[in-house]
Order: sequence, then C-alpha cells, then structure tokens
Amino acid sequence: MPIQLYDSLTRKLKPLAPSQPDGVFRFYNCGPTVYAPAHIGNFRTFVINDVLRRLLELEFGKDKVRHVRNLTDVDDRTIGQTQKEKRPLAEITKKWTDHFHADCAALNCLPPHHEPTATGYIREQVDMIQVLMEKGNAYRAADGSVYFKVSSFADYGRLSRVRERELLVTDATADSDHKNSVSDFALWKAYKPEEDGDVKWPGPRGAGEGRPGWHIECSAMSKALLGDTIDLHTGGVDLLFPHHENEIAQSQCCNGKTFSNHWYHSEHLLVDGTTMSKSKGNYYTLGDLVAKGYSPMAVRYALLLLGHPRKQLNFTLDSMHAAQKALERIYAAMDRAGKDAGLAPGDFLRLPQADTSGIKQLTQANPFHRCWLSLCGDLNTPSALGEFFAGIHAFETHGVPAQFIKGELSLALTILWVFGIGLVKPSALQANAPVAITALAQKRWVAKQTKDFASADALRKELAAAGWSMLDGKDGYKLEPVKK
RNA sequence: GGCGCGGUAGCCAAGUGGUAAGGCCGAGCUCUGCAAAAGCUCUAUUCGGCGGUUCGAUUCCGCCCCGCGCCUCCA
Repeated sequence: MPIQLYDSLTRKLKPLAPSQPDGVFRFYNCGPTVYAPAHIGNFRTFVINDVLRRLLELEFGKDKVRHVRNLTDVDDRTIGQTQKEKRPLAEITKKWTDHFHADCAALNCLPPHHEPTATGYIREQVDMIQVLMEKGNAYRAADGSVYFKVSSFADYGRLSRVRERELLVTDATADSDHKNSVSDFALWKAYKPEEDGDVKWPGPRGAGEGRPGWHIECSAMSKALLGDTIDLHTGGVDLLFPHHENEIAQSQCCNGKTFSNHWYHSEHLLVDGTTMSKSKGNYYTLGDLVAKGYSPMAVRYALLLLGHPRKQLNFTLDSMHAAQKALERIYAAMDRAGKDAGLAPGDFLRLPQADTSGIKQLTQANPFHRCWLSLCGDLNTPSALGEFFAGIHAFETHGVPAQFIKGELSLALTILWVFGIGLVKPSALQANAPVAITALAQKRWVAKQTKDFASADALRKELAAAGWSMLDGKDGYKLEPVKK
C-alpha cells in the first residue's frame, strides 16, 4: 500500500511517489530560525517530519530518500538579536544551531541529508532574484530593495486561496516602504546601517548591498540541492501563507516548472488550550520539560502520538504524564516479549529496529501491520499507536509461538523505529539517586535479605521521608522519587 | 470581516452508513514479609443541540450553540 498523505494544494489525500527517473524521493522541510531556543511547538513539526522521513525510507529504501531541512540564519529576528546582544551574527546563529541540534538528537530525530543555511546560499539566491528581475517578475525599489511583483504570477494564491481571503490591511502592511502593491514581497532587502550592523552582501545587478528576503532562501536552496521540481514540501500551517505561497511564485516564475508535487502542513501545538507565548507563561522548550523530570523520549511521544498531525494538539503537563507512563509500559512489554523470545533481559535493545522484511507482507490480521497501514494512511499516528498497544496486549495475554515471536518482536521494533521511539532500558528513565540514598537502600536490601523486616521497614520509612521510594524486585531494587 | 479546524467516557484520542480502537486516571483481582512494580478484568446503551435523508447516522445534509487557529516575515 503506497503512503497516502494529505496535499494542501489539492486538499485531497494523494499517494507519495518519486517523480524523477532515479527513483529518489525529494523532500524539503522548512526548518527553524536560529536566534533562540526552539520551543516544543516547533519540535512537533520537526518530529512529525522525522516520522514521515522514516516512513519514506522504509517505503522507498534508505538511499532513495533525500531530506533537506534548512536553517534560517539571516532575517529580521536573527539580525535583531545581534543588535540586542552586540555580538556578531555568526556567533549567535552558531550557538542556537548547536542548541537545536542537541535538542533534535535528544528527541531522536534523524539528521536531514542536507541542512543548508541561508548565508551559505547567498549566491544562489542573488542569481535567482536576477532571473526574476530579467523576466519581469521582480522590480527594484527606490531604496535598492527588490520586490516580487505578485500581479505577474497568475497562479498566485492557489495554495492559500488568498484570492478568497479578505485582506486585513493593518498599519504594518499599509506603510510598506517602497512596494508598488501591498501584496508584493521582498526578495532582497537594502542594507540599513543603523539596523543591520555589518550584515550585508553585494546584491543582484541593479540593486544595492543588502540581504535576501526570507522566502527566497527556500526556493534557492531547494533548487540547488533537489532540483527544480521536488516531490514534497512541508512545514507548519503558519507557513502556508505567505511563505509557501511566495516560494511557489518565486520558483515557478524562475524555473518555469512545478515547484513541488505535494504540499503537507502539520497543525499547531497549543498549550493549555491556547497559543504558546512567553507572556502567558505557557511557553516550553525541551529543556524546560526535562527540568521538570520528563524524558525527551516522552516529550517526543507526547508531541507525536497523542494527536493527529493535521489537528491542533493541546499540550498539558497532564498529557506529559500520560506520555511518560505509556512509554514505560511499552518498554516493559518489549523487554518481556524479548524474554519470551529467549533473549536475556535488555537484549531486545540489540535487535535490528528498521528491518522491513516482514512489515509489508503481513496480513491485516496482524496488529503491527495495522500500525503500518495507519501510518501509510495520512500519517495517522494516534491510530497507529492504538494498534500498537493492541499488539502488545496480544503479546501479554495470548502469547506468541516461540519460533514466531522474534519475528513479531522485530515488527514491533520496526514500528517503534518509525515512531522514532528510541529504545532505552526502562531504568534509564529513572532519576539518579544521591549517594546517601543509595547507601540507605543498600542497607535495607541487606536487612531484607537477612529477614530483618523490622529494620527493613524502618529504612523504607527513612527513604520515604527523604523523598525516595524503593521498589523491590526478585534480584534487586530500583529507586524512584516519591510520587506526589 | 475573511479563511480554516474542532466539539466522542474524569482527561487525551482514533474511527466508521449497520450499531464506539487505544492511552492516562480510577476500581477489583493475581503476585508479594511490607510497599511497589508488572499483568489481567472492569469503566460511553452513546459520539455538542435541533431537524432532515435513510431500513438504519456518531458517521451524509441543513440550521443553531460552544471552543480554537490564521489573515505578510510565527513550526
């Protein structure tokens, strides 16, 4: 079954397929602006795209997917930050790029095959602007900026249906400096010494020094790395207009070809029922949640599996709790299934996760195959998760024939790989107890082994008073912070 | 004002023209020196309201109520 995905342009489900003869699927995902830490709303989009990438790799082959995600390292916000901090642009963007990469790694996102930066492709952007000027799709304004002439592109507004929108003309849009029309947008922004510091490049012929507008970077980098026509372009819904609308206008006017065969937009994450904002105090970064004691993998689970990617997802701390508990259950079940398959405890961690040999051939009766179908049907992650738990349940209750269970297990692991739920031992989710606590726990363990239950109980109370509970097992114990 | 999305058990959430997946929480059971953990079982006669189409609607149509997002540089 081919992967079906909603296409924002035609507003229908469409199968994904490579369009070039080399069979490589070309996929561009609009990346972050590196001027501050990305928040969990940003990561919802990136995690969703990561699952899509994984699904594509299983469908078309690992070497038949090319995934590009850019870094916007020059724009109003990054430049604004240099002015605030009085530090060079490169220093600031490097800092936040590193931070972004660390967060992505913690969330178990596969690195894209290419991660171009806007500043690394100035030349390509300038070239493209020049072509647009030559073709009459762009014009130079009095101050040396260059604007795209929206009226020159008949198809403008098809993606966002902007023609059907009643444009809300605010002061911000009305006082547009040198544009001929409010709808026109900047391709090249003339250098302003008082705002831009030393951030400037030589402009297209006929324009002055300055820097590229935001939209042109994606058009130029997509062309440079993936060619004139790509198979899929993705991003958050907010990018649908104007960003993606403008990209289409630029690319198609410049190249004379369809820019992207498929458009996909993931919906926003809300927090406590409303948009995240610093002033509302509901603004979270990954670091904020880790500091509250949630594992990054649980954050990934919450961002991805708790709601359909094309529906707004309301994020709350309650949902984080649910995510963390459900995740622990998955790990425990996988470990047990591994034992049933004759593996030593924890050995399931070493089974190959992306073994696709079985996943497509199975019948629909297999719950893990149904996970796969859910994912292929418009990336329905919550449905896939439901099927996944049904599969776990089958493991637990009916058992699986011994010679079959490794196959079952590897299917389950394949699905987890697509989810991007990295395998960590359940104990890795536990907080580390201080030395004083481990010492007490050790003392109690000895007391228990020698059947000195009075001391053991006293020590349990002592541990509880210190905020730790001790969970006895057959061959040892675990320590957990006391639950509130 | 315009464009778009959603209202399913205490919470989150999938879903279909034929009669409600799954997760969290909660309860019971098994296990256990205690305490947990873990597993099992149970938990919506019902899908915002009112009409309509239909043999039959949560699912299709109409109206209404409520919530949310976006409308030029925010994933």
